Amino acid sequence: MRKDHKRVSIKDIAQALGVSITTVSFVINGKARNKVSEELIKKVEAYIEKVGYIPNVAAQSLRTGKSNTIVFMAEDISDPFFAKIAKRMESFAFEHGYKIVFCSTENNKDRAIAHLTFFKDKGIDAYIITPPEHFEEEAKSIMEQGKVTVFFDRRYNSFDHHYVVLDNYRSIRDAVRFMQQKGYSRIGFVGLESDLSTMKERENGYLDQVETAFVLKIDFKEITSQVTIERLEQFLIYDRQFDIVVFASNSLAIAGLRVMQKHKVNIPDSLGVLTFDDRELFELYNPPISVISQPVGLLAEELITTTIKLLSDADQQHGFIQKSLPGKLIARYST
Amino acid sequence: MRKDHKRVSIKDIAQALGVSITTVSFVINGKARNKVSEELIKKVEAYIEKVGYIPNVAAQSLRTGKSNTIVFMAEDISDPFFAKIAKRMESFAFEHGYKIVFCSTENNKDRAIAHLTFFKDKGIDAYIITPPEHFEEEAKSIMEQGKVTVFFDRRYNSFDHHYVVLDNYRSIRDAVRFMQQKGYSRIGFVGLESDLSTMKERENGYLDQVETAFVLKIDFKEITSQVTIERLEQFLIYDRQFDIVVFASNSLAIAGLRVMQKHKVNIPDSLGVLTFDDRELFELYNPPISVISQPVGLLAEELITTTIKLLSDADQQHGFIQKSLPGKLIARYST
DNA sequence: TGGATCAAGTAAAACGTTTTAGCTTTGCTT
DNA sequence: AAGCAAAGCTAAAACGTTTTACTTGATCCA
Repeated sequence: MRKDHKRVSIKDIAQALGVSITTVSFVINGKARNKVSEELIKKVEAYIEKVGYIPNVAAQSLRTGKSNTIVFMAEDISDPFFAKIAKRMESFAFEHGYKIVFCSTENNKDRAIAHLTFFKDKGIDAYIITPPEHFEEEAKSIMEQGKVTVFFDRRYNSFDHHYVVLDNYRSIRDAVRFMQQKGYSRIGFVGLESDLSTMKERENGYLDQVETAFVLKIDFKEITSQVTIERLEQFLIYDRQFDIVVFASNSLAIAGLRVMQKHKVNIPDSLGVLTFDDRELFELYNPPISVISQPVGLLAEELITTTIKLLSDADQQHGFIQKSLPGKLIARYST
Repeated sequence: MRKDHKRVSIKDIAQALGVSITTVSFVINGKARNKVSEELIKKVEAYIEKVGYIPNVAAQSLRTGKSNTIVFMAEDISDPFFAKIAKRMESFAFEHGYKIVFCSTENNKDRAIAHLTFFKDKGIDAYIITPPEHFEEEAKSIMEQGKVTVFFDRRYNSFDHHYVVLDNYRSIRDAVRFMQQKGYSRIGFVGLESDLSTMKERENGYLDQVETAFVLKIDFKEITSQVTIERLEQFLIYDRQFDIVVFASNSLAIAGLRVMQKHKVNIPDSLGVLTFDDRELFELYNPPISVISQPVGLLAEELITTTIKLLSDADQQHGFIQKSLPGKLIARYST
């Protein structure tokens, strides 16, 4: 393979074919209608195919002001759920000629702001954002900057925006109902003390379906602390008033399983377990844990198609794109 | 926030200060030595600071031919190990002004080639590659194209190249020795039938440390198949001739744990378990599984610093950068 | 007949950088 | 006094696109 394999430019093509640069550009961009004859179009296309012309993205970006770059700000890009989403998004996006840049907020408002100010004026076309807690005001002001912004996993009620989320309310309600039909009458719930829609919707779905509620709420920042362990022990072991417990997130479930393991709780005979988000751990746990699984592939696809549609529609007057996808109950041995 | 907040360009700065574009550019790029007076440098810098000038990367790329983009081709970017590496790499790279584009080979040669041909001539500065199986020839030819290329996790003996890997041989040898000192005399090994250096080194480390070897090798493509389950049952249950088994990868360990779970093997009393790569699952398993953990943060940092150093050294005559980092044994209850 | 419309094509500007090749002026050496 | 190097600065080309505004013929229609 030659090292001095010069890249061929539009200019080269125009020269070789004895036509103008404009003509070639029109053909490439499909704007040749009424500008270039059928015959010439064919000729140019054939030549492009032959030499394997690839446009210079830097020049395109410079001229158009579009970078074909999307930022995906997740809570933690190395978390299995977000990692899977990211992987799918990346390949969908690439098929459409877009690059994705990733970053993680760690659910920390300041980190999120730091990332966003860093990206500002760096030529990003669109943002896909999983907002951290206490981010409502910032979220609103991001939108006012006019960049395409799609929210993921969490949404706000106080203002309109594009989003792709799980239908948390329905998912958990259906799952709880299923458990009731299976014979569980007293159902406990462990949630997160949080202003995120995700958490509120999951809690409400549970509350609306259950006769009497048994709820424990953990502070997000304390999730790995000793206090939490003690509160979980109280709720799940000493004071237990239910036969099955539903965890509102996988990190809560993991904390809960740790406690149950320590106290040698028999799952599911003495206590059933159900949690949000499927992952390897739950499948292989002894016994395997039942979960409400999120449709990862679909979520990723919706995120990308939504974003790209918004980017290509110059007039975004179609209102807001808002998708709420159903979760899927995977019943295993823990229930 | 104004929407018509025009980005300020070098030209604007030059105009405002009554100097030439060249001067401003020199100051920005630190090439002002003997070209611009101290006094003027200060003035320009102050103005830049004041207006918050941010260079247009598209224009820079177009002019310099550098895109500040690195491709990271992993085996599976959503796998916990690679996801963690990717997350760290992304932030290190960003601090140095580089973007990273991710893709996954699924350990499939054709996918890897497809990705690489796609990226060809797309203005990528460097490649960080986890080569799939049977990729030796392609790996060699990538290097001949003159782009900076760093191999990760796997390396080749037949030709010289830059790489960052785990010191698999030493890591497993030390771990096995530790197990021997703990009293385990008969040690089994489950490896992958593979031409990847990673696997060969792990097997050799085991073989060189052990008196008598008990080895089972699984074909990569069959890892989730029924055949594998049966062979594992034979090796781990019916014909077992050892008191502890070492798995050469986490996917093997997971397959093995499945089998042991099915047959209700008591870990560690009737069989000890040790595996490569730490992950949540092993920590939370009942009982927690001992692992040889890879220094994720360090690996990611070395990858990025190596790549960037190679990119900034115009004359890459310093020979090949080759890093082999030690693993760390985390002994838990399974041993 | 003349005016308008339309198809087919092109020249050239613009996007924002970096960098080469110069141009003055000053100071130093011989 | 002539020559030369160095310091300090700039004009302009170049990177590869996209797109506006324009030219030239041909056709159409009243």
